[in-house]
Amino acid sequence: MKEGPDIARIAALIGDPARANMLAALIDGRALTASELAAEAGVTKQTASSHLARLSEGGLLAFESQGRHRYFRLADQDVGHALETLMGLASTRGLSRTRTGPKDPALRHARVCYGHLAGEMGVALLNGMVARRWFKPDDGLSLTPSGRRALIDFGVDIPALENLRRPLCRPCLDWSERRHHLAGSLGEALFDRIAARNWARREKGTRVVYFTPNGERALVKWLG
Amino acid sequence: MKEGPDIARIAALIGDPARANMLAALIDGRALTASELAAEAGVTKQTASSHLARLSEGGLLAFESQGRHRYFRLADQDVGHALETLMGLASTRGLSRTRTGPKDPALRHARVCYGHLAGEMGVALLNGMVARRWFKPDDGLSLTPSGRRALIDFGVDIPALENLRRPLCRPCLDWSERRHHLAGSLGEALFDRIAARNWARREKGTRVVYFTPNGERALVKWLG
DNA sequence: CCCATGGTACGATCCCGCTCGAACCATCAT
DNA sequence: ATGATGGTTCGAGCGGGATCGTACCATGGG
Repeated sequence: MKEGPDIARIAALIGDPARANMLAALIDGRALTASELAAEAGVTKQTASSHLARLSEGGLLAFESQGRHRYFRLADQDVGHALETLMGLASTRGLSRTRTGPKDPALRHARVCYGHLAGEMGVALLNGMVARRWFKPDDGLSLTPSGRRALIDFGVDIPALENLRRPLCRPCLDWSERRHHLAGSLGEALFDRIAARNWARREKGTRVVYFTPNGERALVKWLG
Repeated sequence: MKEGPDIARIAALIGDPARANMLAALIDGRALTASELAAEAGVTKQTASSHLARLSEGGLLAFESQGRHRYFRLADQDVGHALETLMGLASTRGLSRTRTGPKDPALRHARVCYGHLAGEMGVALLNGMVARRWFKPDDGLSLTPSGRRALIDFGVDIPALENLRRPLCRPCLDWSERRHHLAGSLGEALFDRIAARNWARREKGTRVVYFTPNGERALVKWLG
C-alpha cells in the first residue's frame, strides 16, 4: 500500500541517540574505530557493534578492516549532507543540545555542503552579497541585475548556469550558524571561482575548507 | 558529553512509518486534514492525532483550524527540503520499499496526485514544457511569458488561476519517477484540459489515469 | 604457545512508544 | 433540540528494539 523511498527506515536509523552520536562524530569525514565510536556514543562495545552493523547494512556507513581494527566512516558525502540538513532543522526548532556546532572548529569556520561553501565563511559570503544588493531575499533568493554583473565580473559564467535545469540560487540552512548560505548551481560555481583564485582549498577526504590568510582578506575586501 | 543539535530527536520523529507517511503526503506543500492524513498513514484517527501532535510539537508541522477541520502542513520549506534529502538518500541506498513504486504498472505510468498528473506521463509533461522554456526552475518553478501564452492557447484560463490564493505552479516530487511533475492550480487546470480533449480519462475509484493512444500521440506532438 | 586486545554473536531483560477501543468535546446540519 | 462528523484524550495491551553479560573469534605481541 505504501509507496516511495523508505524515508522512515533511514530516519529511524539516524533517530536512535546512540547511532546519531556516532554519525555526528563522523560528520567531518574522518574514519573512527568501533571502540572510539562506542565511547563517543556512551555505550558498550557490544551495543556499538550492533549499531554499526545496522548503519552499514543501511548504507549509511562504510568500513574497512585494518589488522584487528575496523575503521568506520560515512558511506559518502551525501550522508554527511543529509546529516547537516537534519542538524539545521534541529537547531532552528530549538532542539539543540548544550553546545551547537561541530567539535572541530575548522568545520565550523568553513566547509563544503554539496559543492558550495558553508560555515561562518559561507554565511558571511551570502550576507555580504545581500548587503550589496546582489541578492534579494524574497521568499527564497533571487539574483539582482547588479549582482549578475558583479558575479560575471568575478568570473562566473552565469548565462551557462541559467541554461541548466537546476535552480540557479537557493538558500540553504547552515546548521552551525543557524543562518542561510548560498546554494544552487551559482553557489557551486562561486566556490569554484574562489578555489580557482587560491583563496581557499578543500582538505582532501574531508569537507573542511581552509582559507588562506590572503584569500580571507581578499574576500573581505571584495565584499566590503 | 553530548553536543550539537539534537538530530536524533528530529530523525526519530521522521523515523516512525506512520509519521513518515504523513510527512511524505504533505511534501508538496499542501495542507491536509487530520483524517486524510490518518488514511494516508493507514492508522486510526486516534493514533494519527497523537502523531500529529508530536510532529507539531517538534516543529515539523504547522496547523490551522477551520471550522471542525484541522489542516496540517509542513512548517516551512526547510522541512520539505530535509525530507527530500532523506528521500534522495533512501533511494540511492536501495532502501526503497520492496517494490519501488506502485504494484500496478498503470499507476506508475499515469495517475492523479491531488488533481494533477503524476507518473511517467506527468514527469514527461513537465520535462517537455521546461525544454520548451515554458517554465523556469528557479527555486521552485515559474511560468515564463511564452509558457503563459502557450497554455492560454491550450485553453487554460490562467488569469483566473492567478486570482486564486493558491500557488499557481509548484514542483511536486514524483515518488515513482524520482523527478518532479507539475502541481499547483495550474497543474490541475492543465490536466483538466487534457481530460476535456479526451486525451486521457480517470479510472473511476482509483488514481489511475488512462491515456488514449491518440491522446498520447497528441501530447507528444504538442511538446515535440 | 599463551595472553591481551579489538570486535562480534547470542540470549535475556526491560522499557519505550506505537496502537487501538472507548469515551469525550467541538462544530455543523436539520 | 438530535444526530452526524471531525478530532482529541485516556487507558491498557503489546511488540520491537536498545542494552548489557557472557561467550566466542580474530589479530598481534611476547
